[in-house]
Amino acid sequence: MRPAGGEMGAGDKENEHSEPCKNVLKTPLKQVATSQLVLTERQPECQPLTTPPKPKETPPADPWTPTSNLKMLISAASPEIRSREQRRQLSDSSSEVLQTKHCLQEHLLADEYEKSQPSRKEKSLGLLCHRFLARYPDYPSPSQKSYICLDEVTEELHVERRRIYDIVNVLESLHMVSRLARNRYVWHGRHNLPQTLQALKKVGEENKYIQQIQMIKKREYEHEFDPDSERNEEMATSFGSREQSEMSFVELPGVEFRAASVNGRKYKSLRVMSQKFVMLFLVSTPQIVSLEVAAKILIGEDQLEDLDKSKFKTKIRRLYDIANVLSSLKLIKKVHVTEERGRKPAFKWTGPEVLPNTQDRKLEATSTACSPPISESIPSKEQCSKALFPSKGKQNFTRHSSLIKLVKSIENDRRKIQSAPTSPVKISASTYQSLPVFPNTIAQFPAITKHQLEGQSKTAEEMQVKCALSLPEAVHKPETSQQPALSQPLGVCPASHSSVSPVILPHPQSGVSYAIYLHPSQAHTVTTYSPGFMLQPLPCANVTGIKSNNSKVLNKITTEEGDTQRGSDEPTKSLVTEERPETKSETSSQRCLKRSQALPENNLIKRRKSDEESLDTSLGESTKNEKTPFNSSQTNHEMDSVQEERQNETKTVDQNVASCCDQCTKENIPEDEDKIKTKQDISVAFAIPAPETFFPSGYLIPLTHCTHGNKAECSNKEKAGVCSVQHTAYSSPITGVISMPASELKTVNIPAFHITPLNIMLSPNSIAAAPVLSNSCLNSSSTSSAPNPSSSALNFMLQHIGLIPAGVQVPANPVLQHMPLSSQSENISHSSESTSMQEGKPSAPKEPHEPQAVAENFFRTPGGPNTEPSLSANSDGTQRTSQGTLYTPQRKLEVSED
DNA sequence: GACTCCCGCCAAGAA
DNA sequence: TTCTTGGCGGGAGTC
Repeated sequence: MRPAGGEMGAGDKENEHSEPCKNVLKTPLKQVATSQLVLTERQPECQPLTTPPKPKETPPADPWTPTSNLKMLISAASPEIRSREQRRQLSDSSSEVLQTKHCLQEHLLADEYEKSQPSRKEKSLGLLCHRFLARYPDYPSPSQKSYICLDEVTEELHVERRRIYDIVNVLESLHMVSRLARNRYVWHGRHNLPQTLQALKKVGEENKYIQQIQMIKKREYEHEFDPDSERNEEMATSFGSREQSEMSFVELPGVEFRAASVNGRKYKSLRVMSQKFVMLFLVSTPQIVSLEVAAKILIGEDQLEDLDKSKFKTKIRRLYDIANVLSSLKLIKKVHVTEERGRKPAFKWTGPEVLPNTQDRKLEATSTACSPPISESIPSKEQCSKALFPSKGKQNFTRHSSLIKLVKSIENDRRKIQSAPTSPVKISASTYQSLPVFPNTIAQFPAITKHQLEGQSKTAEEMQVKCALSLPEAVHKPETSQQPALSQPLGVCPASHSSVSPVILPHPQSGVSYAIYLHPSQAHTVTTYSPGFMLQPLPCANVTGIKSNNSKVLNKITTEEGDTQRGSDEPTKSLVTEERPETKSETSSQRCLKRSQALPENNLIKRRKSDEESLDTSLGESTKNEKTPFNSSQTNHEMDSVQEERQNETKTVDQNVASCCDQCTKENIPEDEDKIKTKQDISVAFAIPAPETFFPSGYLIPLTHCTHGNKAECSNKEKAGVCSVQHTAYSSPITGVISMPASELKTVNIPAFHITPLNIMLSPNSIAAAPVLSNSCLNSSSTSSAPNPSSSALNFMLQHIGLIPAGVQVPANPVLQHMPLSSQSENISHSSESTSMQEGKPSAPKEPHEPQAVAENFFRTPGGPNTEPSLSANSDGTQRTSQGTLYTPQRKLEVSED
């Protein structure tokens, strides 16, 4: 029931719809909380004065000047004052005395007004939103619809209509309200929020926002070395524009979107911007997004050519508007990210954790149970997805459909391969080669596949489990790892690489910590950069990083950075477990990496091709020894076992581990017995000379980002996965990516991944994994000469997707195999300016082909295969290219909450 | 001086 | 044609 203040205004045009308005609910508690404000707002009820629906009703006889505006406000604030003003105007006799008097009066009033008028802050959109929200319950009873009459609201809140639109638009983007008609909205509260967030996350992943973010970061990073790379940044920004420019408002099934201008200005609509903004948080890890990056991405989606400062400023303004509302909803929190270039405003996601896929079911259940009519019907995940793009979003789905076909074809290939006696290694290698290059695109496949699989799933929970895992992997050998995945932090590190020191870093948002294995010689570097860094010696060596569930220590570090972790939820997990008894041979790692989500921010890994030599040396025999079970067969197994996994949710962790082991052991290596051995072998095989590996600052290489929910599984996979170093000092502002010089990260042992589409991934996050995978894959496959059916399939896919031009084949180049993913990509593609610039090496401008170019740039190593200069790590952590370009660890990231 | 973001003009679009 | 929406950017307040 509406509060007294909620009575419909007499003059409200919408009163015609008075009936619904009567049902408007208010949250008593909230009202109390905001009692003052609310009360203040409700005064107008008794006042003759009501906020005119239209500005024109205001009586500005005078030109709109600050003074006149003030007068108006004053008069609006008090009928008496207004009367006085009127009288004064009427008695326009305007004698000097009178005028002086009036002036004094005005000044006095102005002073009073200013004093009474709290401050600009109190008029902020955020506060207004608070007041607005106070009117309605977070979770309105389904039986009682709450309607919102804009006229009424504007009247009661005593604000301009325009402001209400801003609020409503953002709320609409979250499906907290929906438009019924002119001036009329329905209040849904937060019932739909989980679904919406999930949907947004999904869409965000599909739109590769994380890639865009990373790309922008990368460009920024490059700028530090070469200001001329501005162009590249623009290009990077435009990357997503093509694909996403068409992105429309994301709808939820059952929630009809009736925005008046939905078909017109929707692309620039605040609600669409709001959704995109939210998506950035949902796909980022940590979930911190700077305004700058968000603006760039949003601009990029509009028009690249318009990327002028005014446009940028405008976007920033809008983002502030949105951020204020989101802040009021407690979905985000303003923070500041401090990096070398200064302190940047950013926002941190403080809303509910969104577990991709998994929540679908939960949400469905929830909505079914208590949901308002709107949320009631949440069909299957697929339906939901489709519903997301009812109109313009169709494109995405269209593309997906094609991808699905591709995936199927690929699966067929795998099956064939599986049945065939071909060496898995070979297959995987080729497959991986392609992956690194076009991780983004590929990432879509898994999602699709996943979709299909999900559709097959019978139980919702199973679905959830799977979704949570994000990458369904066949668990053939469950028992191998006894430890719960969660409790087991890391993948197995090859003993051979024991020399490598793992650095554990907290993963703020996910609550999962990352461990980076550094070469002892480099460990000091890390510590030097960030004292907060925690180095933990782990038996595993070459593994680039291991992701572990957070530890308090890690959390602490993160917290210090200002980036609070949610990880607290998983306190039990031991960081140090790092080393899993079970070896996670490459297989494990690969699996971890596979998870698209697992590697959220690895996308920008840069590597030098010059490392080949080192690789050859290091890999040498190891490569041969390495029997990465990367076959398609495994992939198939995974696919096939998806259901099984779902059923065995509780056993997921173990299974995952087992599966990893299984893969590894397919090589005839007994898991238990050979765990260590496997590790060693693998590590050796994949080991890449630290100096050669280069990671651009700002990018983390999480072992496995077991995104949302899959931590358990991830942990298993993490063993082999690359870790991102989340170094407080070096994280990038936006997503918290940590920038580190490759030298610090010495990567390496990244076991081969399964290229199963599923593994590849569902989220942009997966992209990060790609590079890592590629390495391992390459390594494993490098020695093999067997034909690679998967390779052809991938090429086909890539071509189909448009990542590579028709006729172009991603070669199973032995060299590439030894190369880091990024390097491979370069090999396939042309080196980009950025790359050359980074290295300080002048290179012929390479035309950035879209999207290939983007992809290339994205994963480009500091130097292309051809141009890569050799890097040498300095004691200080900086690296120097052969050309003399100095790479320094960058972006000290400090996140401070305001 | 940079950051925030309020404010309201005015055009697009709906009724 | 009227009225609702909301894009947009000036510029004031705040830091």
